[in-house]
Amino acid sequence: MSLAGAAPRRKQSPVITAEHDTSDALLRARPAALLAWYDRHRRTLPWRAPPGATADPYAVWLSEIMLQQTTVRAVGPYFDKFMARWPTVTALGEASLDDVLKMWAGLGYYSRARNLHACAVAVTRQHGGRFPDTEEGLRALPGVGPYTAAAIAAIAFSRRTMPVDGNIERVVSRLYAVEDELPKAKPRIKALAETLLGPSRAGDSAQALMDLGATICTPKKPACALCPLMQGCTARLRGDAESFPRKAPKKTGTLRRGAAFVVIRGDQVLVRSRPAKGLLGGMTEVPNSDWLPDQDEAAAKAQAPALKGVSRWHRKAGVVSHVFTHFPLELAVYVAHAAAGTRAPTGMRWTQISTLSDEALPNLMRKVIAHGLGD
DNA sequence: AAGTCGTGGGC
DNA sequence: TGCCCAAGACT
Repeated sequence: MSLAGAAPRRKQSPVITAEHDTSDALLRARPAALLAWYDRHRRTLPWRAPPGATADPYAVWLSEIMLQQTTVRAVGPYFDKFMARWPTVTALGEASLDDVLKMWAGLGYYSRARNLHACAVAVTRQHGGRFPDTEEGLRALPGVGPYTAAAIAAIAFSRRTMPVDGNIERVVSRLYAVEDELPKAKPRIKALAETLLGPSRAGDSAQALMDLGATICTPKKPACALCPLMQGCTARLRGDAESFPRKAPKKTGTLRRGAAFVVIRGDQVLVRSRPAKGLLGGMTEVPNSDWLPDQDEAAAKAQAPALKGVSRWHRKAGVVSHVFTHFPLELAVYVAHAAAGTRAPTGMRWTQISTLSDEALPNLMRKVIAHGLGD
């Protein structure tokens, strides 16, 4: 690792030291330095083509959608499952939305799955099974925003554009000590990030910055000594790299409470589907009450489904706690047993407990059912 | 334009 | 433990 700290201090401008060299020469050298680092330290990931090879646009798109606000670790098995079952965008475009939701269950942000399916349908039916190869064309697809469009254009189609994700925001905001808070600083960070593009290999430049952000320029305790861009990194020189990017403190949502009802009929449990849009849109759930701040247990329990031929409700000890992005939730769980032949109320259905793993069950509902079935 | 939208892991 | 964070998009 060449740290390049041996360059002599400049005598003409005492403020600018070799370690804080922001000369034109250094700035021009950054894209190549970044790519050189990438060639040695790039992560091997399932959706990445081997060095020098062209990436499959479908794999790039699928991975980019899954990786939105989601860790590489969490995405790995889902990406493999999707690629095995639907190897092409056309195959995915011919699948049912329900099958896609089932496969996505557990990964979170379910609007992504709905948009994923809509996008595959659009590419299949309106684009002849081929992804648009321009940023503008990609941006028009469902679920493809400014970041994802730029990422696919650069990585899969070698377009000279720089996607800006959370990693790149962090790296660039430190490099230039951008004081403006996010999201106000986004346009400036985008412009600064583009200065790291060289004449070619835009996709590798972007992935290099992402890998850098994920492994070196981390949110906490960045390993600046190992960074190929350490020279002239303003935040590092100031010694407060960790304080970037600046962002307004986020408020935590208020706790909401409710009740969930696990009705067991032999080896089956009563479920229904949530409305297509909104929280957990289109996913499967057991009947449950409203989720409201300061809702007392009696009010929640009063929302139990009306069923004939069902035992009394038994409240399981404790609660199921879950944390959504914008509020925490506590659900009391009630269990009842239904006689064989008991009809499911309108809009509900019985499903085999043994095949729940195949349902489009969000993890919250997996926790609820496990709590209800447990001792 | 600020709020909505999951989940798991790290410290 | 509680809080922050992760390859953002949509409204």
